[in-house]
Amino acid sequence: MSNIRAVRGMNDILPDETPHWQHLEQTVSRVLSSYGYGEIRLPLVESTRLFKRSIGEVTDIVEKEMYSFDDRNGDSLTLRPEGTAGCVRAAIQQGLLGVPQRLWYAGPMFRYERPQKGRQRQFHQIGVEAFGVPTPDMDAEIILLSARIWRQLGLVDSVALQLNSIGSSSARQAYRSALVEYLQQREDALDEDSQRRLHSNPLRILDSKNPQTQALLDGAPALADFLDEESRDDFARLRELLDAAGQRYVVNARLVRGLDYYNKTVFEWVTDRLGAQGTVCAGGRYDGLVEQLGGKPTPAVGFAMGMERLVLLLLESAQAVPAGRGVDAYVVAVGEAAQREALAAVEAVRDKLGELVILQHTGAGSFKSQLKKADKSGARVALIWGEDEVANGKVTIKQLRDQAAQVDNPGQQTVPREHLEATLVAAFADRMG
RNA sequence: GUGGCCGUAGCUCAUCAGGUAGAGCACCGGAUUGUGGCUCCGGAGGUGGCGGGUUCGAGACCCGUCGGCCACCCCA
Repeated sequence: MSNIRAVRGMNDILPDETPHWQHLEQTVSRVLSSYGYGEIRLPLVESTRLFKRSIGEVTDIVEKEMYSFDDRNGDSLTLRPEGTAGCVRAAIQQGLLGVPQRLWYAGPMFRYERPQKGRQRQFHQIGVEAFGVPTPDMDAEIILLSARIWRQLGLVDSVALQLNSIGSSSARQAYRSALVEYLQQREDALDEDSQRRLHSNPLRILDSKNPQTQALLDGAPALADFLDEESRDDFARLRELLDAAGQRYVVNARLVRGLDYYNKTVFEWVTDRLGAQGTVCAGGRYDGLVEQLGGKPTPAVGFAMGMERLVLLLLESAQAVPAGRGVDAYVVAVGEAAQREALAAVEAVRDKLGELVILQHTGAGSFKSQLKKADKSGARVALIWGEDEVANGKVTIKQLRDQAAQVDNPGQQTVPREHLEATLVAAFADRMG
């Protein structure tokens, strides 16, 4: 087709699916405000420099996945590939960091990757960031907060928490050397990708999917043995807090994160129900980032969840989302005079009974075809204006759903127009707040 | 960037040793002059992703290209 299509990896979210999105967004935002987090709305576009500095120059995201372009001033701008950098930038710029600060944001992110299940080029995240608290009770807070979200969504049985500590950056550097040394001696046993990572990002070899590589890692030095004392203590404390709160988790010693700014605690919520992209939510501590971006040293923890993946998981887990209200009434009006009457009358009804969902028939259509549409719409009643009604100043209310009513009587009543509101109030007594 | 599978009506799919396409659903109309759901009848809708090649003839075979899905990589 030569028609214009959506850009690859940038998907439309259709009315069929938006109820799931809304349910997800509403649930998350409700939980977040109950923990005192405030929403912040951030630009989709930031200076390219911001992402290079925060995410790390040699990460895949920065090297090959960013949508970057020069604006008319010649400044290099980038569609945000993740949210933390922009949030930190805003927090610094707007002077939000004098006191502990709890923030969240939602919106699209952009990464130039090959689309697959649970991964597109424009995807949506909800990010949560807590600034100014160095102690692991804050790590515990955001983990427990995320767990609460899964519970409210009915997803507890679909996800599992993985936890690790990657320590301070100096501890990590020491470990990196040890790991590289160990692996270099066995380089020919490594898969091709891992050989490459040996030079670019050796820690990522730890979560390689290659079984041979994983076997090789069994004998490798362990990250845990290289942790600095503070990281070790904080991690122990975090586990204590989670245990006390009854939060289950598994320590995954090979869990590392792709972005450079993380330190100490890292965690992921994973599922086995989404194919290859099993991470549904991930985050960790990033104590150095604020300072690195020009702010006063400020510890921070945060995470982001992938909305597309969570929506998939809701569908996969057959988690019912609250049904929409549906159509209450469908207005059938035949002829110009009737249409004029109906339009005005229904506007008056909306003034009084604003919560009713009323579908007005528009366009042409015989009596019969209009009723057919009324039925298809799922409306409970049809409001009918025909010649007779117009002539007598009346309107017919016809029941379309109530089977019992239709057995004993025609299932419809014709009332004076000024009784329409009262009749509707009675008919929808069960649905009116 | 790499690999596998796929690309026929709005949707889900079929057909075929290669002889210029069909079903179900949806849509429109009729069977009832003002009454839907069920049923019946009829209708509209496809340059078979696009381009090239083989052939008397291709949606079916070959090549290319674009697109989709899944996986690798990477990540939420």
